[in-house]
Amino acid sequence: MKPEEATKTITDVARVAGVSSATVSRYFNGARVEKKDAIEEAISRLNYRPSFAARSLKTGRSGVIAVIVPDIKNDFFSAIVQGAESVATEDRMVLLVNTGDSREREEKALDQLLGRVDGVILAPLTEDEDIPSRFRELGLPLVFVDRVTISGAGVSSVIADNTKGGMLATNHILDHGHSRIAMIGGPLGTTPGRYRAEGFYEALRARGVEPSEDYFIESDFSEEGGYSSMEHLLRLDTPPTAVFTANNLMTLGALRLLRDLGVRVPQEISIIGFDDISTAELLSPPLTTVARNAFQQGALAMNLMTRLLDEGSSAVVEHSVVDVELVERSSCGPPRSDDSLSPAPQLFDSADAESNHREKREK
Amino acid sequence: MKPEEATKTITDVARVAGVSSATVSRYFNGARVEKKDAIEEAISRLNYRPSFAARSLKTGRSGVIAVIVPDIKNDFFSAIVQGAESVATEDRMVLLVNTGDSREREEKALDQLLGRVDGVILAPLTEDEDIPSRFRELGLPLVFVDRVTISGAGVSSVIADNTKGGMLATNHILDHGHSRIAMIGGPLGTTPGRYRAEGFYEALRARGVEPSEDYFIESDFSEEGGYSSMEHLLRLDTPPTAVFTANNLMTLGALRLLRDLGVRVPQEISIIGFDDISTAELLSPPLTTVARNAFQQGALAMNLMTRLLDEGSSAVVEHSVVDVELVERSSCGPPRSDDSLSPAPQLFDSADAESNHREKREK
DNA sequence: CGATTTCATGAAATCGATTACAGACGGCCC
DNA sequence: GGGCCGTCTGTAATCGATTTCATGAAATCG
Repeated sequence: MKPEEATKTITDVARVAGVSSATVSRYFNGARVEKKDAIEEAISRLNYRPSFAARSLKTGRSGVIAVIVPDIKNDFFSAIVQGAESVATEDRMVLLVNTGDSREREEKALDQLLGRVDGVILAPLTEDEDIPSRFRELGLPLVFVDRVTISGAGVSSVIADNTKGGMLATNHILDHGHSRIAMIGGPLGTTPGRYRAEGFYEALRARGVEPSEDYFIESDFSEEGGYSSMEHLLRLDTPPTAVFTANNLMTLGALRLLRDLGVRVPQEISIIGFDDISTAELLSPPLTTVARNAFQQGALAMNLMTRLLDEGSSAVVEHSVVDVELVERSSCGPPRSDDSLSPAPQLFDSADAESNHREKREK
Repeated sequence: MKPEEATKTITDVARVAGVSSATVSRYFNGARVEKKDAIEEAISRLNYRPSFAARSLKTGRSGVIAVIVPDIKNDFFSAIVQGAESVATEDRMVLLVNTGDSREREEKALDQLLGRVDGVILAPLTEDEDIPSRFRELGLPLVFVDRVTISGAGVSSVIADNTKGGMLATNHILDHGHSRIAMIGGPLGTTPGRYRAEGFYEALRARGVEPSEDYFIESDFSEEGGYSSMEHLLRLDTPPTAVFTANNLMTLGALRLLRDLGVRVPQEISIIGFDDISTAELLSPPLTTVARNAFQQGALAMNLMTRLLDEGSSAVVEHSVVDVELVERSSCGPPRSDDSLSPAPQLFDSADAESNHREKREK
């Protein structure tokens, strides 16, 4: 009752079909074969599955492309992944690795992956030259998403039009009549951090608004960062009347602080974010953001990878840029008309607000 | 200038270190070795990396565990993944596959994975016996998350306490004084769909509330399903005053409809969801839900897998259940006091609401 | 001190596929 | 009919690691 105990090999198939193993192999690789029917019959009768390991040992290819992202819970990255999957060719599978924003785990993943995948699409945590050079040494195709290395050259990448996005956001606020505009930015050492800030300053200058040093905070793209940065801004002697938060997580953090403090948006402060959030329209208030097509960004990355793989990895180095657009909902309004622009002191001093606030942080 | 052109093999290392390849292999597998230093030196000098394919061909193990989920954008599934990753042992890596809610892609993924991974943690789309039996044939460890097969036996699984969750939600609404309570449920053919509905009915009966047939809709766990089901409920002659939506996506869909129609929550209708949403507290209104610890659920699944792998796959068949709890925010209130319980006709008849509505659907 | 056990080692077989090579066969052309 | 070409085939080498087995050296024991 246990005739198919052991796993079947290509040789078993060959024997049953009355051909040599070479012929079966050729059948699998699409060559025309005389006893096609007999082979197919044997395969299904034995329930044979080719050994991935053996094939990959011999050919040197694995048919797997890794997509490495820092945080799969972030809508942006999951959209990237879906985009990449959507255009992956039939014969290649997508392996998704989540590094949980940890440099160490990114390192480990890279280490384990090198040698078992044919290419890597990476949304890197840092932008040092280390990673690209390792890939070059191994001749392994690499495509960066969302970030490029300092030198920029050498590695293909797909990024968003960050500068334009920063300008779009800033102009939108300016259009509402604000002049005291702050930005909670990402690390300036990163591509999106740098260029979004650049767009911000550029838009300000173009309208003749003098940027204040107090009104730019270099944060870290995290929800906690957005929370504390917003708190910092509100504590200023002259707090801003509008804030541009440079990614979705920081936007959420900022909104959370405002909610904890009971500051109404957009009546008391206007908020515009970068990168959409799936629940943006259901938030209170529905959030105005600069959105990009992250799905498309992932798809472009995979297309680039496919070409790298099919045309030889020495092929192209190419940088794609996906467009950004303003999606206007209702978190931006005119600046407060009354001139009590600093927050009511009780916002910070009342035991109620404080405890509410603390409670949130400790969660 | 190209001394390390070709990839190095274990034999190269052996030669440089002055030992045999067998010894180097033993070194890698933790055996005590005389010339340890020389080997390590050779490895780093040659920049050697073991061939994954060769090793896996010989040992029959790959050191990879696949986690297959239907929709990585769903907070619930990404939490599962993170939980699983958090307890994965050092020497095993987690491969994440997203099937995009497509039965076909699930099939394909399974097909490609069988033979190249050591075990699969699966959040299945359907609950037929087909999948478990295929795994059994191959002797490949399988752990189900969130769903169990009809027969239930035979496959280890980690599910939530769905019945309790359904009761918790229903009781919470009852406590607010509602009696016209509806449920937008998931497919009754699935574990979570079935048991959450069971909890709903049980709680109703326990309080002596007669369940109305009109007040249960079997939907599909999707946002669109939640949207149209809520619409259906509002069109009833006597619409419910409170609705329990059986998963996060349907909750979002329902909220979206209410927002499109301008129905205020909880003043005009109370909503309670199942499964948390990362932005739940920022929604308008902050959403009351029955939450479970999805992270822990993923962790339990991986622990089960680890044991299956380490103690022989013929080991245990075990079913874990994670607890659920009510997290109360503010989407539930008392039923409308005025007795105009059917929706104001203009909600449906005014061109404004209609067009608003249509616009959303077509997006 | 001789006998026995322990231990690290190298040679060689092995995992299951792919593929270079050469042979067999049939068809086609002149 | 002979030569040539194209197609399909089987044999055997090969990919890079692991692992069995035998061996010699060292350690242990009575």
